Amino acid sequence: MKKSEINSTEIARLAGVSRSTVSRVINNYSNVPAETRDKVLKVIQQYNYFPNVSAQVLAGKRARTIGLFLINQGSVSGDILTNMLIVSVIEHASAHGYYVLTHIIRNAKDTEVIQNVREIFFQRRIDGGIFIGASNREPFIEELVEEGFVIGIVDQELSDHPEPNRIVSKFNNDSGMKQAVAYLAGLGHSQIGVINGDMNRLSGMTKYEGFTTAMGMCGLQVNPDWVLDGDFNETSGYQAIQTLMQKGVALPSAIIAANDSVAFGAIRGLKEHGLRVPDDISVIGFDDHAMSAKHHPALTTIRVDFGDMLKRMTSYLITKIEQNTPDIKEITIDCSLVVRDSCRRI
Amino acid sequence: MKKSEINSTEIARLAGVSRSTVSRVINNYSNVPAETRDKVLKVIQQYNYFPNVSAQVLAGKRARTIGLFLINQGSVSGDILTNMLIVSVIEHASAHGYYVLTHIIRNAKDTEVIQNVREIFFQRRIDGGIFIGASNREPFIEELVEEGFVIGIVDQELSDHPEPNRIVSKFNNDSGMKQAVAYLAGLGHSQIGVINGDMNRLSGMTKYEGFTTAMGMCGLQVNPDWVLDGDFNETSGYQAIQTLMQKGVALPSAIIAANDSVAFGAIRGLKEHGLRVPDDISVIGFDDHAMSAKHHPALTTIRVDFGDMLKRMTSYLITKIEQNTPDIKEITIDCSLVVRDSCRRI
DNA sequence: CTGAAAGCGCTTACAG
DNA sequence: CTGAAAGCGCTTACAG
Repeated sequence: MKKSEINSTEIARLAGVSRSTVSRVINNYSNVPAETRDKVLKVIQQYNYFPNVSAQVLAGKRARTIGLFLINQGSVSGDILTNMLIVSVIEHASAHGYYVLTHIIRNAKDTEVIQNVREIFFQRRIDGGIFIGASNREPFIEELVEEGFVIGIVDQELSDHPEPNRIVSKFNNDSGMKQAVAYLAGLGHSQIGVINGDMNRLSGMTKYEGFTTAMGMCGLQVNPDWVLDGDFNETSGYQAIQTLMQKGVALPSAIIAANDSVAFGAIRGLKEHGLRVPDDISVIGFDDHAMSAKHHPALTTIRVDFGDMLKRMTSYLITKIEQNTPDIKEITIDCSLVVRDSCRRI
Repeated sequence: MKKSEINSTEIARLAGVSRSTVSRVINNYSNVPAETRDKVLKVIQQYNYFPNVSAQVLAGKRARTIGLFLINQGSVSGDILTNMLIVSVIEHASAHGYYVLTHIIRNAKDTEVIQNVREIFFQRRIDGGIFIGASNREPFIEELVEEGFVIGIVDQELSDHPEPNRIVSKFNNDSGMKQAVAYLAGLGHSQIGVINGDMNRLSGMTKYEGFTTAMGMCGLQVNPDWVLDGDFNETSGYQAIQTLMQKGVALPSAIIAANDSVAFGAIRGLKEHGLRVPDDISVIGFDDHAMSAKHHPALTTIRVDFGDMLKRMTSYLITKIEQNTPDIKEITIDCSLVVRDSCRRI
């Protein structure tokens, strides 16, 4: 048995009906009598026939494929979180009968790379796409939205004039930062530093803003010496500590990192300088990365449910593709403190 | 500017040529004068035109998409290795101008799941597919090979009668096990146990066979009490230790685990029983998982280059798709010992 | 060098 | 309830 080249004409002939009827059976038209349907179905199964998807799409059906675009400058392959995101989208799309074309964008500024992404949409390979890791209001994504494609963007918020083909999701970083600061304040910390994420991304900005707001609400001063740059990667946490040490200033008693990877890097840096966590300095992360519980010390962090976010994002995207509803979709997910061993009372 | 509905007829009209010529330009036919080409290209760019991929495929072009099928009973989302595999395939496919449709198979025995996989091929969504994690000679994959689809299978070997549309890859587990046993023997171990992987998979079988062979070559006895069942997952390593302890027999001085996840589980189990690694018992893994260097103790293991394997698999697959060469492709990759801290001299 | 035309395998008004 | 026919947007022999 070789690659079956069977098509609807053949099925029609074998079942003694017209191609129209075969198509009606495949597409579950109601006006096909059970008897005819069964007859056709039997032939379809017997000959292992599946309609050619290109022909279906060309004739007006959907591709039933969504694009998943991961934007990341280098850490894509090493991150367990990335894997969770991919798997989450694939499995939820699959549950809706959709397939996922995953694409990795190493450099969102490279015009060739951008052109390639646009091609995927314009070629009609996909019915819509989800972007993860993009800078806030990334221009090429904005263009795709303007073109009318159905686009889901993680870590983004709606503008004043939201388009119905844009779906957006974010975490309540404000709430997360408030919890982190409140917890540290409760432990007696007043000298709290922060290692920021990528400030071009919404979560980078909102986490920092949340931090300053929360500090204010707890009546604490933000010491500029303790506000350190970072980019959400482990290395940047390590670097931030190097920078802090080189300043030769007094150290904070606690540090909040923009995410757990940054926290890992920071702890590594602190250890190298002979500082113990949490004995000498407390560290709190953000995300509750899969590694955080296994880390030494186990990392206190703000848990965030990426799986749930992507699940909802995927569902909304597919609903939007299929029904093209005019309603505006914005997903906001709360986050919550997980206390482990990386902070101490002073 | 809304979703551009421009097509080749429109481009032809705007450029003052026929659709044939537009198509020739797009497909780089040599018989188009530079002047005509430039004229057409200009219009194409100006109007942001990309040919509809469904129409192209229907007219005989390739979909330029490969399927990536991950078979796994539960550990897909939690494994950093899985992510590396996915990313490796995507990036190498991308380098060849191909896209990747990733699909997760939780249960390879579920007929509905299998039907869904077959559909992906028969619908002509993909030009070929790569399977990772399949049982040896998984029937539904064998069928797809018989149907003539271009299929790459990881952790599999060629049969006596190899089909030209089958590409197969494996690690030299024999060599790996020899290195592991030789290293332990060199440290003075003679009482060596093993925790097996999934014996339905080729690597499960060959690792165990390699172990017994290597033991024989070092003049060591395989003690059946120390041959433990596992399935490549962390939990199975933990369980194996429970089982071993319940036997109430003498313990081996060293254990070789079918992979690093199993080793992690085993070490966790040993710790719970108050045994220290490597002080009380040595453990050696297989794979050099991304976590192994960071583990406590840092895991001595057999390194295996999955990235290289998938890169080559992806390249071969695409070459095979494009040229349909009759040559047989089998990839075998060697592996090598990485000494860290989980084994001690006795 | 280039255009007209057939054909890829479907779906879906249209007509009966 | 069902078939004949048009049409989706391309590619590619074919003819000139």
